[in-house]
Amino acid sequence: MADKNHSFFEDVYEVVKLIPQGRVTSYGAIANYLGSKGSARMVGWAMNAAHSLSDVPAHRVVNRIGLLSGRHHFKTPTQMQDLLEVEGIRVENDQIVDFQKYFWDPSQELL
DNA sequence: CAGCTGACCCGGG
DNA sequence: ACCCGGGCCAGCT
Repeated sequence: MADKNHSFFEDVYEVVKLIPQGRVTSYGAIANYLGSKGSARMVGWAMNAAHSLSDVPAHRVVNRIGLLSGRHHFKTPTQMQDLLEVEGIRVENDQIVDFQKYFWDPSQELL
């Protein structure tokens, strides 16, 4: 990770790729894991750039309260919700049901 | 070239 | 308990 060949964006992608199916995490959790706690916004920006990469499941990244804040950036506004529901995660009114239950913290579970 | 914005988060009043 | 302001940093106007 200290490798300069890997940019902050690349590191974000690596973490997002490791999110298990049927689990979700938050922008802040990723930023915190990478050591840039205050750079949660950049994680969002990274997702925007990652949108072209099929390897990066951006739909598994939501904000700290489990709200689908980035749904408008997908091809269709319902794409993000659909993908999550396919993985067994219920979404009501752009809010993940039982968010804590599905939350996956990289610094906690990824060691 | 300078300033604003944003798929955010935390702490203070 | 709610509301507000500051910080973060790349990209765009």
